Amino acid sequence: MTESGRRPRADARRNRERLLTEADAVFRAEGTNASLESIARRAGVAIGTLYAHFPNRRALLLALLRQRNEALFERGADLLDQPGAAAALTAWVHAVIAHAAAYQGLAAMLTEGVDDEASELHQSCVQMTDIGDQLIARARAAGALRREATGADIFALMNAAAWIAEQMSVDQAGRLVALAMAGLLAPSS
Amino acid sequence: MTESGRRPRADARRNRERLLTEADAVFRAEGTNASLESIARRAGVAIGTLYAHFPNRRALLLALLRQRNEALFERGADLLDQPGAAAALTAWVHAVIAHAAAYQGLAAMLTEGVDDEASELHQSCVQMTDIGDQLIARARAAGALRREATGADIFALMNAAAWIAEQMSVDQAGRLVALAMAGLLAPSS
DNA sequence: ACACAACTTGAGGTCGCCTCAGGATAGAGT
DNA sequence: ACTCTATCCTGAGGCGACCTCAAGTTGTGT
Repeated sequence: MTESGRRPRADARRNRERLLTEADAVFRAEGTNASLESIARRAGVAIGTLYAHFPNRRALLLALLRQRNEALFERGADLLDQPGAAAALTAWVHAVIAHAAAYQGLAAMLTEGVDDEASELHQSCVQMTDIGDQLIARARAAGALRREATGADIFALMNAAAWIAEQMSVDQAGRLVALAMAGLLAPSS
Repeated sequence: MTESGRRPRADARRNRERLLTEADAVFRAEGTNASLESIARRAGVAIGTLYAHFPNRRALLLALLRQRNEALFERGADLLDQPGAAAALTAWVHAVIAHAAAYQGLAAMLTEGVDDEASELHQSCVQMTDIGDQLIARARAAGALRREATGADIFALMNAAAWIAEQMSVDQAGRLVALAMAGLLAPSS
């Protein structure tokens, strides 16, 4: 681990990569509660090595999410520049849902550690809420909103939809989102 | 155990009661993933006895829910007889959410075994969907619906809201429901 | 080639799940 | 009151997962 200062040793970097690769595969296949020991085994590494790189399951998950999150936030920034305030808002919701449906149990895992203000995860959520707020403000300015709503509402909707997608079906999640967005967006425009 | 035929032995009935009482307390305090061994311990009973009465965690949970479910279905029947189709639908959604928010993790546990067509749990879900269907049909007949929706949609909304209530807050869940119901119900009436 | 920091290893402690052979006893029958 | 047996309870023990850490191995700068 070491961290700041020198470059990590080559074997350490390789192991880290390998662990992330296998973790992604296993989490996709079995959900976020999959056995960490099986991940280590598949990566051809002892369990202690996994823990040396990632102190806990959340840390492993977080490392997997970091890149994806960056891509997501870029998407959010793009949407803020696009015309069509209502469409942009809808697109944002769908983008986040797709993001959160990667692994079975991700939604639960994510919302668990959000209270910890210091965590990187918390930052991500704040950022998502912010983007939601901005998109809403823009939609409101365009007269496209039927009722009051906040970024937190949008964030909740996205979480709920991701959860439904996991538990029931993606189709059912889509219907839920359609229902909620119908409640939010004005009929015209 | 045993089942049909004779009456269970008095000590068996006492243990069963005690187990249910403690299970309720522990599940409320720690969520549905609490240790079954701790429940047995608190009930003053060996772990084997717990498993003799309830073959698995789900069975224990189900026994806890049975009474509550009956009350819920009665409520649904009542609502079908009441005037105010739209209000009845909304009341139903809120009743189910309160029901599903009893223990942390209940929503997840419930939606896990729904596919098993033979399970009592599946029956409950079918029943809930049915009630939703009927309430919707009535609301549609009253011209109170803005868009198409099914009992399954209502069921999904309730699940999602229960989930949000667990993960975020009851208040946030309420806002989600309001959003979705606004999309479903017509402005007037 | 050497030395040392960086990294890896895997046995082992802890805990929860679940089973099942054997022991205990409630309560019916006499 | 006393059997006797179906019913019920017990808890050790196997399993798998989590996580730690003392000891061993290896990459890398000099």
